[in-house]
Amino acid sequence: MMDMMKVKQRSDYTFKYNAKLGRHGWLRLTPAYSVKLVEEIIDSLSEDSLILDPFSGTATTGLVAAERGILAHCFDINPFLIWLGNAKCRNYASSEIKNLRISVDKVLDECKRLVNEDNWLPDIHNITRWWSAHTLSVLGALRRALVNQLGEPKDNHVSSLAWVSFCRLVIETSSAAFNHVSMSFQDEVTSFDIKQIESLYIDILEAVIRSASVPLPGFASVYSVDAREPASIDNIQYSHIVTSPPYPNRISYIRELRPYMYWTQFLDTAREAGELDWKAIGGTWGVATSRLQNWEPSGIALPESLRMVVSEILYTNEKNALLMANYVWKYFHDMHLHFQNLRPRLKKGAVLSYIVGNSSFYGVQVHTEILLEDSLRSLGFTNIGHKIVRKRNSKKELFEYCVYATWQEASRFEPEYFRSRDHQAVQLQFLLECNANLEPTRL
DNA sequence: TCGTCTGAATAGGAACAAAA
DNA sequence: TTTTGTTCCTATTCAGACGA
Repeated sequence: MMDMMKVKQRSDYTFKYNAKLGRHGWLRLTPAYSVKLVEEIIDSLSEDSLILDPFSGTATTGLVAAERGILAHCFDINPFLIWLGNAKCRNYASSEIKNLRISVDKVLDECKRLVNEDNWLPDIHNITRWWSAHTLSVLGALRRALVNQLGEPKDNHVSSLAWVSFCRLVIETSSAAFNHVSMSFQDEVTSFDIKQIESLYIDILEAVIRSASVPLPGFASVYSVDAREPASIDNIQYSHIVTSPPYPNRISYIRELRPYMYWTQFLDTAREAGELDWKAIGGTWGVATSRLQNWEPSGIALPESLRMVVSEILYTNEKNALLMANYVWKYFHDMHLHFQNLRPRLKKGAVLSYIVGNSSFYGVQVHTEILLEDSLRSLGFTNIGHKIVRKRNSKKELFEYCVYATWQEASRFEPEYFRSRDHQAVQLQFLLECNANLEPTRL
């Protein structure tokens, strides 16, 4: 057993390292995993590998594969991330980049004319906390000019570079402080005038164009697929899965993506944000939390170890114990469903690498790496194990792991498991005991 | 009153800097 | 060189606001 005390934090294994790496640094998404780690995994693969990343996010895996001349397919359910991922992984011809640069000059001319008009602004809650009224009028004009000259953001188009740059501009001119996880606001909102915004936008665009001009020898593409979805009969089979799924913690992807998504109109209302997060594994934003209260699992068989940890959380008797127990239960239920339906997409001998983090609720440790291994084992995977990647920058028991496994063939292995409805009985009993003001007894 | 939604307050380290 | 102080960085938690 590795001495956990000796495992260090590694900033080169976090998103921080990615910021300086060309296309990888275009937009920040805190939970993005390290380019370096993906490079280490992918560099050991042969060129005829076919990689799948079922949880694409900002398409780190796809882009590293494309940079290494390897073919990769990526899945995601978030339309903004699908668009962004495809923009990051596309090759751009120098002629179309030249034309785009000319179009952007026209955009900036038109922006000057539109700045005093009543332009559309996104319906972001408390928008003046994000941007001053003046900054908003310029951003609104720039957005409208971009739509007029280049059209709305769309897949596989050179104008994506102008829109990615606009997203960067939106964040850089905002008073949101992304220097800690929960994204707070500075006390004073800085106001930018049209000249400042113009020159900032050009600086960002030039940097984006520079990195987009570097050709990619490989090919990667992001598709709109739910990682839990069953594969269809004629689906492609992959030799490697390299991915980082959501972690079982209470962080929402939507939180940090909101400003980008509202401005690019991938999102129009707060309700939609909650709906989208409910679809995501581990979603917690808005309505997703409320739905979790009444969530009921499908009847799939789950590892016995999951019942243990869910029960432990439930029996802490904390105010939100039921919610947290359901949260953990649904997370691993969904990941199990993902592994189950992943199998037909795998070539014989396919190797899985999953970068995940553990978590804790009310002091109950949730050993993600062990729970996922149990799922994989019960589904007939072999060569299962994990290694520690780094110490995370929060509670002392939180680490990042690489869980690995191999798919040989369907085995007749019958694991010890529980059917979800058994747990419902446990939950029901717990509720009855709470209502009766009785001390719940441990099973 | 209850269901939703938002974002400030936190904890827990680690890295870095200054002082002894 | 060692100790002490400061700043920074997070894949969490929860109180308060709002509206039906």
